Amino acid sequence: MAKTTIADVARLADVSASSVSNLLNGRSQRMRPATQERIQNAIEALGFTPSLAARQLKTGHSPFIGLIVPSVADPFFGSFARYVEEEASEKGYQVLLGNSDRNSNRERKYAEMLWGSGVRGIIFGSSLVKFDHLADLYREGMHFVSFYRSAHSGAQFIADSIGVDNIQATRLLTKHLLALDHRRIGFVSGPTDMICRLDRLEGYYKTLEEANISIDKQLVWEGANGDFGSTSFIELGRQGAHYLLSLPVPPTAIIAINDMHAFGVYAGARDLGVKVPEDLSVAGIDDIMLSAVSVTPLTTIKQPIRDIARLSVERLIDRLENDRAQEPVHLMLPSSLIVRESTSRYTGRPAR
Amino acid sequence: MAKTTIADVARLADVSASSVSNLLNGRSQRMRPATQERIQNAIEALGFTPSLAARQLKTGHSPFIGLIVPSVADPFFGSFARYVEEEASEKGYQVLLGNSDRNSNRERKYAEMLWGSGVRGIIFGSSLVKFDHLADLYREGMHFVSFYRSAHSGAQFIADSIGVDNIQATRLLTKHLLALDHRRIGFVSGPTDMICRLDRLEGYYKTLEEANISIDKQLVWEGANGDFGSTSFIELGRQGAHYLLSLPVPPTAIIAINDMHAFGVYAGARDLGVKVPEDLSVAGIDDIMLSAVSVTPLTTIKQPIRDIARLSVERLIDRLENDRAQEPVHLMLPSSLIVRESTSRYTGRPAR
DNA sequence: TCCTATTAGTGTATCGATACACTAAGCCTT
DNA sequence: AAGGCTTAGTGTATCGATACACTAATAGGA
Repeated sequence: MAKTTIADVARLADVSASSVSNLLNGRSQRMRPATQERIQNAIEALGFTPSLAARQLKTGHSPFIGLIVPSVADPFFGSFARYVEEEASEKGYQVLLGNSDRNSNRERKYAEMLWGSGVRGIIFGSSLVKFDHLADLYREGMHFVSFYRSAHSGAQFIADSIGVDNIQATRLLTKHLLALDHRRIGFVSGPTDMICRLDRLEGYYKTLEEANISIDKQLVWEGANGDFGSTSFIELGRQGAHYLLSLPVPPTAIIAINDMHAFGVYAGARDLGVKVPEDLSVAGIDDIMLSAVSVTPLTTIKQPIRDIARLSVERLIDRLENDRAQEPVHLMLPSSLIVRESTSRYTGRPAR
Repeated sequence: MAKTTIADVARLADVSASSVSNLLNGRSQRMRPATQERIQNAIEALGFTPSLAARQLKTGHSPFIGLIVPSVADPFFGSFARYVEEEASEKGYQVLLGNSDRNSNRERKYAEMLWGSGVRGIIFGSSLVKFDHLADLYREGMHFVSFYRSAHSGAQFIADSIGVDNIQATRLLTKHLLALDHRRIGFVSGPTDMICRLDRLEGYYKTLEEANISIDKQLVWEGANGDFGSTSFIELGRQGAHYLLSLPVPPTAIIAINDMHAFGVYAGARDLGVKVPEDLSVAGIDDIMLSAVSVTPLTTIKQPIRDIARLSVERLIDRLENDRAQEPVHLMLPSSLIVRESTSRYTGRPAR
């Protein structure tokens, strides 16, 4: 309960706090092995872990990095977050997570909170076209790395970026579809101001031009304006498919800005009785795990995950801020059966 | 660059640091509105944000909570993480993320790191049967909340838990399948020692017993032992389906321990030419977003997301630890086209 | 007018680790 | 034996915000 400090260790090992600190920070050249061992033993005996707050206060830096993604609920960013965390952890850093919903105000708010927490570096899982809302922090000394190129003319500063060539990505897809003789190729994305969307759209346009196919702007669905952040990619893809497939001359193939949009296009096509791939070819970008498997809408049990998350946080904060003398709480929320198409009546036919 | 401190604000507002602190912490009853305003203005003029390190050092607590999930790359835990972060953020807490791969050593290591960072509360996205590896930290004062019940006889301590009734969940599914006249119902899970798995299995067993169906242990696939953590749920589901569908008398329906496993069962069935739902009914638990949509294996562009994550972290840490005088780096990694079944040759048939 | 209460703040020690300048002791060299 | 060098540490101020005890100034009451 009472945390052990460097002074406790020093006392037990009969050295000064400075020496403990020196050992802790690898400045042990000037120290007899016997002393080192005494200190080491004392540390273990007391189960001492240095206070990062004190260390940070003195040194000015923390072992945290920020990670801001649109939403970690999106499988693509979930995977990204996982790998970032894994790498960071190996290098001794811990990851502070933030979901921005691609909203620049939220990005900024997060970045400022992180700055106040002593974080001096942030990885962005996606890049808004403009980074200017972060320029102040950049000037103060914050470091940024972004997924995808964040350079644009007139930017106040340029952050590091790492990603794939998005123009190339849609070029590959468009060529693939052209090679399959498709000539009316639609494009579905959300209404975003992400760099990657612009590049992907550009790759699509350029490749069509090179193939001497006139561009029909009708075939590009960019979503309705408004609260994009809270609409899921699947829903956007579905809306896009509804729109494109209802055109007088609908496309025979659709490129979705990413796999989640593509799944939404599936759903939209399904709604209208359009079969993939017989009647409509669909392609995405990302290769998230589920893209590799075939999925019939699944009969399942829905867990009230959002409520569980909320209650967990409330519970924890209550514990943190109040006494722990309370009895442990065990909540059971109702789950519900959702019957979809993956289950059907037994017909007597064997599975194999 | 040079951070502004509470003293700078105090100087500008011509008050003492104590007064600034008092305002900051809502102890402003005893303060003239005019003074409050002067301080407020000074704070804004200087763009002051209090150092959390200093605050934490003094108060002893940090505005961080830990979140440890098996893998945030799993869509279910991704969603969970998103909601946890959202809730926490609203309440002024930031979330430190850790992926445990269900390994108790990693859980412990994370929890200790978090303790050292001043974190006093952790939410677990899933519960190992035993929490004993965390008992030391619990004794020191760490708080735990876990998804699903974590109580078990002989546990050294009992944490709060929040989740659904897992026995009830599989009971619903089993009853659903029984109502569809299935009598050979398989069960697929990974080889884990999670509480939720035991409960789910129990619900399945009990419901079968109540229906007077003798239990065939062959129909329960619990995976091979070994490095479970690194095998994806989809892969486990696939292996389970291969095994169950190769039995002399295969099941006509399969309950998967969660939706990702269910998608793996789809893939396994597909491998063997078994059609869902005609030849095999499949049901899962969780209702992740993709469960609602129909998915033919998707032609897509694969992004080297893991490399990108790694390089991003390396880049950021390099920036943090070395000078920022270096030029910005913009890396472009190759992406690759993966042709699956969602695209096909144009036949002249209109989409609608 | 004197005494007490209230208002509106202030002064200072403190949290725990670290950086840096310092020193005591031993050894070597001339 | 004196001086210098090396080894093996130590002492102390410091990072920035906060808690708590303190006070100066004014107001109110008898």
